[in-house]
Amino acid sequence: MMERKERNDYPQLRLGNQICFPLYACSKELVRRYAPLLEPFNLTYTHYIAMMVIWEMEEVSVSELGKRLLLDSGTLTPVLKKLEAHGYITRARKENDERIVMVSPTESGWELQEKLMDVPEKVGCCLGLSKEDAVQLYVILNKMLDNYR
Amino acid sequence: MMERKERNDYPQLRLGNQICFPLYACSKELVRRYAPLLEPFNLTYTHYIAMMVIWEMEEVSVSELGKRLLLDSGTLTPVLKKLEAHGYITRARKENDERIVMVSPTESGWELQEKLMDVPEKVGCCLGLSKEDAVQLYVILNKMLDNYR
DNA sequence: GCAAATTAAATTGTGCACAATCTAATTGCA
DNA sequence: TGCAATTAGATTGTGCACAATTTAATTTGC
Repeated sequence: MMERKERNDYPQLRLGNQICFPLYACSKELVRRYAPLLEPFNLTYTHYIAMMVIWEMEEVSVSELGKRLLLDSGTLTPVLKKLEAHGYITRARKENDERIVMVSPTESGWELQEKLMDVPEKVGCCLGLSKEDAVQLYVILNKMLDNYR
Repeated sequence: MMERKERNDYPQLRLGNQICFPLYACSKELVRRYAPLLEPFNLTYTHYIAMMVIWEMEEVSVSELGKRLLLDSGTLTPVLKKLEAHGYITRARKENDERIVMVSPTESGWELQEKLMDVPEKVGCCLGLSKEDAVQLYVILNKMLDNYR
C-alpha cells in the first residue's frame, strides 16, 4: 500500500516561503494605518485613492478612473456616490454621450486636497523601511503592476 | 485675498508618487490570480492561507492562527466554519480550557495539501518578476511585516 | 474563596472587491 | 435605415476585513 507523503514534504506550501502572504498582509496593514488619518474627513482608503486621481485629472470618467485604480464599477459606483454625498465631487452624465459619467472635484473637494497634504508623509513614516528599501519596493511593485495593465 | 495654491502643487498626493497604491493593487491582483486555482476545491485565498498554517502546525488555536495570519476572530470564525463544513478541518474546544478552539486538518484536509502542491508555482509564474526582484521583494516585505508583529 | 480583571471566540454592523447580470446609449455595418 | 454588437454604468449577491460589542471561561489579587 502506498504511504502518503510526509506532512512536511510540501515546503512550497508554507506561509513563510510564499511571497504572496507578506504582500497581502502589508497591504492590509497599510490600509489600516490610513484609516485614522482619513476618518476625520469621512474618507476610506478607497475614497482617498479615488480623490487622488480626480484631483490629478480634474475631470475624469468612471471607466477611466477604474482603469487607473484597477477597480470596477461595482466598487466605484458606491464610492463615488458617497464622495458626492459628502460634497467632495460632482457626478454628471456627458452631454454628447449619456452613457458616460464624468466626475470632478467641488470647491470643497479642492480644499480637501490641502487638508490631506501631509497624510502621505505620516503614513510613510509607519512603513519602517530605509530609503533604499522603499525605493526598491516602489520599483519592483511598479514592474509587477505594469504586467497587469 | 489669499490665493489658493495651484492644484498641481501637491505632488505627494499623486497616485504615481505613492508606494501604497502599487502595494494595494498588486495584493488584490495576486488574490485574484489565486481564485480560479482554488475555486475547484471550494477555497478562497483566505481559506488557503489558513490551511497553510493549519498544515504546518497540525493543531492550532484560533488566536494563534490569527496572530500568524494577522486576522481577527471576526474574519477567522466564518472562514474556519466553512473549512469545517467542507470537511477539511475539525474544530473542538480544549478540554482543560473551554475558551480555546483548536483546529486540525482532517484526512480530507491532508489530501487537499497534495492536491494544492503546485498552486504556488502556478501563481509565482504570473508575477512576471525576475528571480532577483522576487527575492528582493520577499526580503523587503518581510522587513516591513516584522514591524507589524 | 470570590469578585474583578483578563482572555478567547463569536456576533454584529459597515464597507470594500469583484463576478455576473442588467439597462440604456451609442456605434457599426449590411 | 435598422438591427446586432458594443460600451458605460448600475445593480445584485457573496465573501472577506475589521471595529466594537457580547458571552463565557479562566486567572488574579485581596
